[in-house]
Amino acid sequence: MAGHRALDFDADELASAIEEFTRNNIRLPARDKYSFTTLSVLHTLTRKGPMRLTALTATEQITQPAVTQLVTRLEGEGLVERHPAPEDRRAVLVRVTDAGARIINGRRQERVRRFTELADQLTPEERHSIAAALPALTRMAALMDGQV
Amino acid sequence: MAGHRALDFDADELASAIEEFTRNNIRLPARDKYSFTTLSVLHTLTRKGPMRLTALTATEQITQPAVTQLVTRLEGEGLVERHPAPEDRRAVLVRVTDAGARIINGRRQERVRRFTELADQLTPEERHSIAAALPALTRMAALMDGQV
DNA sequence: CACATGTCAGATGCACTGAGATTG
DNA sequence: CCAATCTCAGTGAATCTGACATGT
Repeated sequence: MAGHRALDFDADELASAIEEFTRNNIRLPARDKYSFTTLSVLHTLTRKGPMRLTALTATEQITQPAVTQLVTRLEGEGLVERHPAPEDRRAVLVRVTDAGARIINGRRQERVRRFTELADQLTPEERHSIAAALPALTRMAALMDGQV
Repeated sequence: MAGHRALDFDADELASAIEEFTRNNIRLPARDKYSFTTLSVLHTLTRKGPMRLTALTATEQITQPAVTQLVTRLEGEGLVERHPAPEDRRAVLVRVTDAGARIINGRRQERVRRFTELADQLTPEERHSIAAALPALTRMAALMDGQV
């Protein structure tokens, strides 16, 4: 069924490549002492700013009590802070601290370094083709966000 | 530092796109009853054929006792089989069963379906640019395997 | 005897379910 | 009184560390 339109890419092939990246990317957290969920929460807070526990529950796919427990732990390690929500006294705003942001930025730099190393092993033509596809890939990733 | 060579792609940008794919991909296992590790083991066995527990330990980034326990569980569910290794009587070869392979193939089809849906929302030019970059991306993913 | 392979036993970190407290 | 937000308490599945049995 794949490739039935002339200029289209093979969805199967792209899925496989992404799968391979995912499987290799996922091994990075294992080196640190931080769990996947921990890193995902810090990442989300870094990108989107202070959030309520309820909002985190939605994005992280874990239950509310689990978020409470995780945030408490992260607060103890100085990676996030709890602040009262100005508009609703029931709610709490969770904010990433400088120490927490440093972890995310450090990992980001590590990933970029790895990708740069890989890029050096490609031919100029290969690098050029990836550069040309990057806007489309970025948009595709963004579209994926709403799909789930 | 990024983009200091004229025709190169921005490693930062690619890393971000991949990161987004990863974060969205990772939510799929959560729907099934299978954990990420379970699926990764089945995937590895499907791709590479029968393996020793030691080999699985290396690829899956968990300890040997954990592999023993996981394989025992999967064997109980009929997803893998243990066979004595012909050359070394200390060792065991783990093989994926038809039922186990069906799980992996089903998830693969699901991913392809999702990617096809996303592709339909792109312009023909975007799809073409991705098609042109696919060989390079596939090779890059393969290079990544040996990097860790 | 040293090494490799796999298993067993106890301890721990993480998430879940269900109940409760506080505010809107 | 009902709903939303967060916390608390107890339970369970998954992994880890360390010890052990077996075969090379």
